[in-house]
Amino acid sequence: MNIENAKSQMRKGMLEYCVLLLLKHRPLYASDIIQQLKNAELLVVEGTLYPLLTRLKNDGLLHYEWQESTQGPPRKYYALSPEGEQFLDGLDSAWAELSNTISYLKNIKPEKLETK
Amino acid sequence: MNIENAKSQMRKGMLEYCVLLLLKHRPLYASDIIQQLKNAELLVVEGTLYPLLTRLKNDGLLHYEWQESTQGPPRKYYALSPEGEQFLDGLDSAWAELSNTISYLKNIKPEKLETK
DNA sequence: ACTTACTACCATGTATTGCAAGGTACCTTA
DNA sequence: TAAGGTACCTTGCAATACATGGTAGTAAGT
Repeated sequence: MNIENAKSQMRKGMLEYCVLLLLKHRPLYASDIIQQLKNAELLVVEGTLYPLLTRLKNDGLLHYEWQESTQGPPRKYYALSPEGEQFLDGLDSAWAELSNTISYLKNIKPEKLETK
Repeated sequence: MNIENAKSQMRKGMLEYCVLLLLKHRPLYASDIIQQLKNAELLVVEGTLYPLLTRLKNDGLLHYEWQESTQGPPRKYYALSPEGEQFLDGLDSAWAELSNTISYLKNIKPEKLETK
């Protein structure tokens, strides 16, 4: 048990949210996403991201378009589908709830813990 | 793919944090914990909590004492060990980081997404 | 005393997901 | 033609939430 593992576990489900948040504004391809998440201090590797993108696409939350690159091989640009936007709204709520829960638990005072 | 599953995935690793936050103030037994989490609108079932408590105990983050109950069978009251308190500090940092990350991603404006 | 209900404990199996490791194909450049 | 970089993807493993079911002690009703 170490703190790195705990952080990794905290990330579960959050990555999905983070990727959808990024794609809300404009289409991105995998390396873009990794770079943007890195800017947000969330380190993600390819082996994590590609299966995630494929899953989101198979669930109809994303779609993609091949696009030529001026340098290097063509890229898959992913974008939100209407279902994806709806799902993102749901995740926004879920995040808000979770955030409230933690905030509540962090601010519990001992005297509030009376047995019922 | 549904929103309930997503919420469940978001919870991964968070539950550990929530339980440690609760035990920070005073010892609790399983039903107490479930009740307190319910107050915080975080629904947890026995099948989730017991293995979690056992795991935290095996990792030396918690210890427990049997305590007689005025009604019903005796209870295991769990409390934080010194290592547990230290670990909780680490989780506090991890939560703060994650919270900042999401906050950052939520507030990205389209014009900030220039390609590098 | 016996049965029923309740409380508290625990174990097993499944699905999901993050990640390490490795692999393929295309483009550019020397 | 060879080498390096970029972008795509797959496989196998580990961790965890949860459904389900099981054990044991206590209390209460008949």
